[in-house]
Amino acid sequence: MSRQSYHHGDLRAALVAEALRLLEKDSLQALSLREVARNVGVSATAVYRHFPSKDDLLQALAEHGLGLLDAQQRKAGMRARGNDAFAQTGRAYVRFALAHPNLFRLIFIHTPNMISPDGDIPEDSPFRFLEENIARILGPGAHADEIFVQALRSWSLVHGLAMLILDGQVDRKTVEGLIDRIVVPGPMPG
Amino acid sequence: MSRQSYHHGDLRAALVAEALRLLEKDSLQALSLREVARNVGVSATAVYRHFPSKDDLLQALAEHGLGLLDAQQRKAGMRARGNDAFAQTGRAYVRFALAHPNLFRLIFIHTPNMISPDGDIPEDSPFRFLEENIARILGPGAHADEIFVQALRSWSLVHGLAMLILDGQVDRKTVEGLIDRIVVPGPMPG
DNA sequence: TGCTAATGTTTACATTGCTAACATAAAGCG
DNA sequence: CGCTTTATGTTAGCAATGTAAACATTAGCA
Repeated sequence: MSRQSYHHGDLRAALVAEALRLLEKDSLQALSLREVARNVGVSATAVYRHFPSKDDLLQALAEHGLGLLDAQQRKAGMRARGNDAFAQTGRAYVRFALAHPNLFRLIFIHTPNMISPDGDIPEDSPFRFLEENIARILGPGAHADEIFVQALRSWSLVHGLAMLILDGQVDRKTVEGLIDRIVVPGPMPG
Repeated sequence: MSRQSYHHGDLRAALVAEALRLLEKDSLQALSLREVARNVGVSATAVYRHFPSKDDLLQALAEHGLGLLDAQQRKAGMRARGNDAFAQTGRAYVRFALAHPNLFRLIFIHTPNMISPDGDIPEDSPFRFLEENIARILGPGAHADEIFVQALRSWSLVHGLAMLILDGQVDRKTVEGLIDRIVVPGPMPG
């Protein structure tokens, strides 16, 4: 399809791409349907042919982001063996959050996953990947229950750290050098 | 001051109270200046006599919330001794998040604390309280650096868990029974 | 070729945060 | 007391947003 034609060709993909681009520069609250449409060169309401509401566009972005995060964690895990590989995936999680703060936030606002010990977990989900890693570390004798708890604790740790940094609760520059010591626990009080 | 008078009496406090009330029912994004004003029975622009912008109102709410959180954590810490007291504060943190999800979120969006190992930390801040507890547990020989890392790790753990539950990433009912096992770490892989 | 469904456009509306101009009441002062 | 100043309200209006309704254009298939 040529430019300037009435029909766009692949508007849906263009909208997602432009929205992702905007998210790299500005916050989620600043992301407006109308601006996305404007930048793509289409009327505001054209968006509604591809997404029933703004929320559905955001959900598409979230899914895209979740795939990116999962890919980067798996890649990071490849670069080492055993426990160190596991730590690498944790670092990758935090690094992704710092590299794409708005997309990272979006993922968790617009992806109801509802993970539970006995529920189905999507194939390409970070939590699935995490549980597989924990299971390998704990060995074949580990109860599913124990795996779940350990996995959720690890997830909470990196997720909390990422969030606290993104929200400006801890000084980013300071903490960046400490990520390893925080993510890879030594002896723990309590 | 009687009702129906031109001047309200204590509009600022009334606005904060109504906004807090709305936050218990609806999300932060759904909170509008105009609705707060409407419910208080005052014109929308009256708000601007007390808060330069919506963001400043939100900041006032965040400060209120932070005080509440701090108080509940300290109270929880009183109910036990030693390591168990510490665990209680962690539980209180998560419980607060679950009890006041929108206020909890607001706190971290609108409170730039910028905590660092050598920076000043406000007196009534949860992190200050946390560091004091960690310092007590680690004993007098502990380096400030080590205290900071342990404190930040603990904070990340409870904060991440709270956030993951609030964002619907893990099934709430399931996890509520596991909070203790997650917050109080046993032996850890990695 | 012509019909139909898919895809865009223009208009319009209610809601929002916020500014500017004006109104009222409270506080201070002679 | 009366008068002025200042704090605190109000009304009107603006630009931006998400979205619904009605209309326009084109693609794809009979």
